[in-house]
Amino acid sequence: MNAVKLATWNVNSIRSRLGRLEAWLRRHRPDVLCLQELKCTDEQFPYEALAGVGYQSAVFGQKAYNGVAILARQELRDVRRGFGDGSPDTEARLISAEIEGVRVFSAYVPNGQVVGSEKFTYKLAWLARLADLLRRDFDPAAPIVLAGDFNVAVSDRDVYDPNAWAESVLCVPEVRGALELVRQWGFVDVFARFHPEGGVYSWWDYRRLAFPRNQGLRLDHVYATAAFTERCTSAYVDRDERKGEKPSDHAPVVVEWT
DNA sequence: ATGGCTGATCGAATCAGA
Repeated sequence: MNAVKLATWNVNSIRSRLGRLEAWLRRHRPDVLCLQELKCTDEQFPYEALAGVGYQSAVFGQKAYNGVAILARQELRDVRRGFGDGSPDTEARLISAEIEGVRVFSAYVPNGQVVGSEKFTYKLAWLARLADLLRRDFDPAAPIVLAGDFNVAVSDRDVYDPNAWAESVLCVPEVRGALELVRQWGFVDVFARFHPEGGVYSWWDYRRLAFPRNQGLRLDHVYATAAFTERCTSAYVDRDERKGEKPSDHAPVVVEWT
């Protein structure tokens, strides 16, 4: 796979966002787009509309909440929905496919709601389960990309007001540590490498005029194994997609490599 | 008073997001 443009975008309902999604694909023409928070079942997914823009779709949906997909201009092979580790996938948050020899994951990590809650425990367990999956089924020497909404701000540089968010489920040491164990399996945070100074965000609250004030967090990440990282030429957030009528609260994160 | 929006499920009010 040469000269690849890959993006990840939490669309916050693909049915509400379809017009924007089609227009974005026409403008940017990524080779691969990882989507999260589809909020639709497999049956409700707009396969035909996206095929009309030139993309095949691998989808793992569910009713009302969650849902992930991978869109690609090339063939999606060996699609795997969920963890495939013998335990049931009660929430549709992980899908992967092989595209031109690269294993690509789209992940939607649970938010966790409140530190110490049942959902918070589920978030930590979900990240541990992801690390287990990587160790069991994959080789860090292979070309692998893990992209998605991780619901973790890795560093204080990824938060507009670190003190205000320090105790939140997005920032507490337990979640940062749980994601760090996934990364340590063999990934590089590609975006962070291009923006070491921080202050670049991918999510802004719908409330409190957070976007015009640039009160955001970087929650959407692209991780790549070492073989890949050396080939990366750019990484950026498409802030324009957060503007205008009915945006998602997340903007697409785009990574390119040669 | 720690809110303020948006979407899904519904057919009003609640859950969830981050």
